[in-house]
Amino acid sequence: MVSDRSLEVLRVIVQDYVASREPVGSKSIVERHSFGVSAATIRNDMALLEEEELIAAPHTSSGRIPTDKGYRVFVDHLADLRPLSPAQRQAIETFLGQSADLDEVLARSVRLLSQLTHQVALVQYPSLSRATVRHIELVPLSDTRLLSVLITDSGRVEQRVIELPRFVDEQTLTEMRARLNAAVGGRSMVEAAASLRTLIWSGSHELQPVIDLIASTLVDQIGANRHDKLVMAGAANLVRTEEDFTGSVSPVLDAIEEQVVLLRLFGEMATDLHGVAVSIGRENAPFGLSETSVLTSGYTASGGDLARLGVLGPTRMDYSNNMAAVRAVARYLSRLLGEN
Amino acid sequence: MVSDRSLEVLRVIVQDYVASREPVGSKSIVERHSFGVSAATIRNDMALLEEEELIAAPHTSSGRIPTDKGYRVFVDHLADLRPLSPAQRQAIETFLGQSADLDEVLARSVRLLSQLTHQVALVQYPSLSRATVRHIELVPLSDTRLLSVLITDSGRVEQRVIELPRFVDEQTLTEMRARLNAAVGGRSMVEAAASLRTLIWSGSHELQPVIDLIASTLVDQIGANRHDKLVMAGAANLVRTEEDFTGSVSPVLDAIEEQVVLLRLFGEMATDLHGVAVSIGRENAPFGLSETSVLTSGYTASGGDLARLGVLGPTRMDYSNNMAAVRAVARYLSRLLGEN
DNA sequence: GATTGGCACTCAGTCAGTGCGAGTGCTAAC
DNA sequence: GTTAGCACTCGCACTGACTGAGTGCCAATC
Repeated sequence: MVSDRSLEVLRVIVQDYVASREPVGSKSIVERHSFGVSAATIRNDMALLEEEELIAAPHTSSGRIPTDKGYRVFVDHLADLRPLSPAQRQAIETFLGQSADLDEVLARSVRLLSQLTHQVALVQYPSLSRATVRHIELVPLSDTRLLSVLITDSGRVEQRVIELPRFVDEQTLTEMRARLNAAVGGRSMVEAAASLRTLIWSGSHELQPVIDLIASTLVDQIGANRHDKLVMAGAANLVRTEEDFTGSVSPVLDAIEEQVVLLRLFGEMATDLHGVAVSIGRENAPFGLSETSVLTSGYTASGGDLARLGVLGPTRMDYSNNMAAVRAVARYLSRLLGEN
Repeated sequence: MVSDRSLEVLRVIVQDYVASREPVGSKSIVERHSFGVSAATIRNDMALLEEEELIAAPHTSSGRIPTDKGYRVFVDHLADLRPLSPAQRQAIETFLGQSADLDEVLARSVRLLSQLTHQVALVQYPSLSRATVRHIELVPLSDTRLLSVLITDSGRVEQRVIELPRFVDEQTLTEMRARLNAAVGGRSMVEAAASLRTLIWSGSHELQPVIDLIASTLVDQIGANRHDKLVMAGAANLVRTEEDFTGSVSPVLDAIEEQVVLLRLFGEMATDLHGVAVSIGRENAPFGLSETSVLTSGYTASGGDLARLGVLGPTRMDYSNNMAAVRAVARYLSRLLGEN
C-alpha cells in the first residue's frame, strides 16, 4: 500500500515535472521540498510508486515522470483547485464584461480560456432543445427567394434561404406568416416541429406545396441543433508544447480540426455536470488523442440549455490551474447567459 | 542580363526545390531535365542567377534554393497556372454543391481550400456595405429585453439583444416596428443609418429614449461590418510544413490567430481584383510573416459585396497549384453567392 | 563567344568513440 | 523505518575522421 508520504512524493513529482519538463530524481526532491527525510527514503517511496505504475522512468537511470495513471491519482486526490489569481479574475471580467450576442460571447470565452490556460480551448454551442419558438419571420428576397428566420425565446436566431417553386404575393405571405406564428409561437421546439409537420393551408390549394416547403424548412431549422458546433482557439499553444508529445503534434491537430471527434468526446465526458471532468492520456485513445488530456465543464445557457467547454493539451499540463480556469469560465458563462 | 535559358533554369530550380525540399545542384538539373547542355553550362547560368539574387546557396558548397526575389520572378513570369485536376474540380463541386446559409458555405469553402492546397486557408466575410435593409424585426424576450433583428436584401441577418430602461407594451412595439421599417426599408446601409440617427418618435415623449436606444443599436448593427471577420482552416498544415521555416512556426501561428493582422494584410493585397495576388516572404514582414507567402483572390457576393479569400504557407510552396486553387474557389464562390 | 571536361576545394552530415554526470538499486548499518 | 555508501547504468554532449554532393575556375573545344 502506498503511504501518505508516497502520495505526497507523487504530488511533488507531478508538480516539478510539469514545471520543469524534466524527469525528477530523488535528490532534487529533497533539495526543493522539505520532507525531513533523506534522498534514499524518497527513493524507496518512488520504488513503491513505480510498482503501482504511478510513475515511470524514461530511461533506466534517470528521474521519474508521472504515468497517465499517476496524473489520474493526482487529479482525483491530490490537486488543489488553486483559486485564480486576481489578475486572472480581472481578465475574465474585462473579457466577458461587455454584453454582446451569443456568437461574440462564445468567441471571447474561448479566447479567454486559451489565454488563461495556455492550451487549446473549446466551447460548444448550447443546444436549442429546451428553448421555445418566439417568432417566425418570412422575408422576400426576390420573386422566388424567401428568407425564413426562426427566433427563440433565448434570443437565438436561425435563418435559411428558401427557393420557392412559384411567386407568392406580399398579401399571401403575410397570411402565411400569421398562420405559421399561430402554429408555433410560444411552443417548445419539439412541439413546434410536430405542429409544423401537420400544417394545412386553409387558402388556395395551389399554395399547399409552398407552405409545405416552408414548414419543412422551419422543421429543419428547429432541428439544426447548434449543439453540433463548437469554437476553438489557441491552436498555437499546441505547437508551443510540442516537446511534450513523443511523436508529432500533427495527428492531434488533425483530430481537433475534426469537430465531430471532439463533439463525441465532449458527449462522453458529460457525466460530471458542474464539476470539472478530466480525461487523461490513453483514456482518450478512441479519439486519436492518446497523448493529450482534456478538461471540460458544463455550463447552462438560457432555458436550461446545456453545453460544455474545456481545454485540451498534453498530459503534462498544469491541472490545478487549468481546472480552476475551466470551472471559473464555465461559471461566469452560465451567469452571463443564464440571465436571459 | 539573364538569358532565356537562365530563366528556364530558375523555373526548374523552383519546381525541383518545392518538390524535394532539397537545394538543387547543377548535376541533378541536367539529370532530371533535358536542357541539352552540360552541367558546367548550367553552373554558369546559376552563377548569373545568383548574381541577380534570384537564387542563393544555403552553404558555401551546396545546391541552390530560390530567394524571395526568385519566387517573385517565378510567380510573375514563369508559373503556368496549372489547371485543376478533374478530381479537384470534382471536390469543389461536391463540397460546395449543396446549398446552405452563408456561414455554412464559407465554412465549407475554407476547408475545401485548405484541402486543395495543403496550406492554411482563409476566407473573409463579405462586407455589408452595398446591401440594403430589407426588414427590421423587434422581438420581446422579456418585459425589458428586446431582440432586434436586422435583415438585408442579401439575406444576411444581424441580431442584438437590447436592455430596455422600461417596459414597452406589444401595441407600442408594433408601432415602433412599423416606424422603423418605414424609416429604413429598402434603403442602403449608409442611408438607413443616417435615417435612424435622426428618428423622432411621434407618440408619447417618454418613449423617445427607448426609440433612441433601439435606433442606436440598429445603427450599431448596420455598422457591425462582418468584413472584419474571417474564417480559417488547416492550421495543422502549417505544422506539417514546419521544416520550411528556419525558426519556429509559433510566431506564424500567433499572427494568424490575430485576425486583425490578417485583415490588414488582406486589405493591402486588394489591388488585383479577380486575378490572384501573391505576397512573398519578406514582403509580408510588416505583418510578422516574413517567412510565409500569401495568395489571395477577390470574390463577389450578392449586391456586389466584395471580399477576399486565400491561402498562407511557407514561401516554399507549390505556387502553380495553389494559385489555381485559390482562383477556382474564388470563382466558384462568386458564382454561388452572386446568384442571390 | 558559348560550351565543355577536368580538377581542386569546401563544407554539411554522419558515425563511432569517449568522458561526464545525474540518478538509480541494493546492501548493510543505525 | 531510515540512512549512508557504492557500484552501475545510460543519456548526452563533444570530438574527430570520413564521405559525398556540389561548386568555382581554367584551359580546351566547337
